[in-house]
Amino acid sequence: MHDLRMVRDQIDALREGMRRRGALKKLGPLIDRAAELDRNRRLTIQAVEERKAERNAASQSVARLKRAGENADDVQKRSRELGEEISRLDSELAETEISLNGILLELPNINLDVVPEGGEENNAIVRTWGEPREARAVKPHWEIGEALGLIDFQRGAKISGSGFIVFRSEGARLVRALMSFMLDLHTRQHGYEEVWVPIAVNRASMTGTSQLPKFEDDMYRLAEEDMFLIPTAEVPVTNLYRDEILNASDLPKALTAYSPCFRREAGAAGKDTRGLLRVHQFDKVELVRYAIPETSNDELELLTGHAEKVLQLLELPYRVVRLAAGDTGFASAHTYDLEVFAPGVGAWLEVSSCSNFTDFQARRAGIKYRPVEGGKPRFVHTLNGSGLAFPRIIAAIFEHHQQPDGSVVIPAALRPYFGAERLG
RNA sequence: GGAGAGAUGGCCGAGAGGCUGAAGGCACCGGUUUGCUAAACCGGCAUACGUGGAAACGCGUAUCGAGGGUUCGAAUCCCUCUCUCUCCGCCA
Repeated sequence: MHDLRMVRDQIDALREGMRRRGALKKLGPLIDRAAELDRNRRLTIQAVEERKAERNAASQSVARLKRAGENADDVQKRSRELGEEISRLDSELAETEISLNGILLELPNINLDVVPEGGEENNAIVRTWGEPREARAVKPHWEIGEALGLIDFQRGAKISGSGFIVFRSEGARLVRALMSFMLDLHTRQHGYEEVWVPIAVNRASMTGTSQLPKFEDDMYRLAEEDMFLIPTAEVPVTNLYRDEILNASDLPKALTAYSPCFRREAGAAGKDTRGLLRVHQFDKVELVRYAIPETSNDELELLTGHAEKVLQLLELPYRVVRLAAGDTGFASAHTYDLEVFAPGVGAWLEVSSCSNFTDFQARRAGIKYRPVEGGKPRFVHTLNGSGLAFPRIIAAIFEHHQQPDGSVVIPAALRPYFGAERLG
């Protein structure tokens, strides 16, 4: 969410930000409407507060008069009239603020200057690591998974539905190995605190990290409780400090969490439906950092490096892509996607999206810090990225580390966790 | 699920319609004193919005779990909800 002052004092910058995302046509009128609502809001506030001040003074004189044993009927009458005006103006104000807030919640973050404007076609490859293996004679991961008895797609669909899968035997063990491997790496080598969090969260949390109000249809909702299954551990982990003020000495704060993630993928029907590329439930180890504004750019590089380290240790070739403005997520100011090459499907698969949200989520979620002892609190900057998402990593391992005989070599770094050198 | 108790500033805790943005204590910050440390003493110490100001800061409004109500006036009375604790039941 943007500071209301953006609408007031920097409306051109706001408009420019939307233009760079290619969203000005759609959001420009909303911005104008917000500016108008802001003017109304301030006029109404002035009117209502004037009357409240007068009423407060009147109540004081009632108290004085009564103590002196004098008649206060006139003052009480005036005060009652003021009260009626106040409740009228208050509800007018509430309406204005609801509309205004509704618009603010719909405006995406403004991208940093390094981010190319425009859509996906302007995404820029920043660097690549490793050699993509030739696709010839490499089976896609779903064939390997089924041939080796590691993934059971049919029964996943039977017990839940399409897009739900079952890992079994060494496949299930591989999931568990990845979990421990990634968490150990980030806690022991990269300095993250491990957290274990709820995977069903309330509306306020979903709003804090910007999944709501815009993306309600993409999530599984528990109707009775009005709760949501998380699409990423970003939600509970970032909301850990919602409505709190941190000390400067707490920053940067680095948290990592394993969690299952749930996505309805509404509107993605027919896209990447085979295998592990797009499933409704998957596992992920998430990295979240809270930083002071001055260092958040560096923090993004650091966090991206931590996610990259996982791919390097898994010996999987990947590239780092700086997303163009129109392709960055709603809340993000700057995003690097990590894409791993999967020769079986012949595609670069997004396995992590590392983003600097600047103060956008922090303002929504009310996460502040005190720069100096006794100083005024400021909003923190929040960052996160997957480190990493399991299914596509598994797909990449199956395909990239596949041997001519159809077996799969487990990367050395994972062997202590997996307990064997190969699958099949 | 049933019965009861509770929610006040960073923390503890008073307050029971007006004199309370909120006593007192702790913590924290600044100062005085002091071989050092500690102690003692003095002072400071919430957030948001609006408004004036270059700024320091001033003024106004709101905030005692959340929302509604009663009243000229609510931390205080009433209603609803949320959360915490205790006991009972059920249960991995």
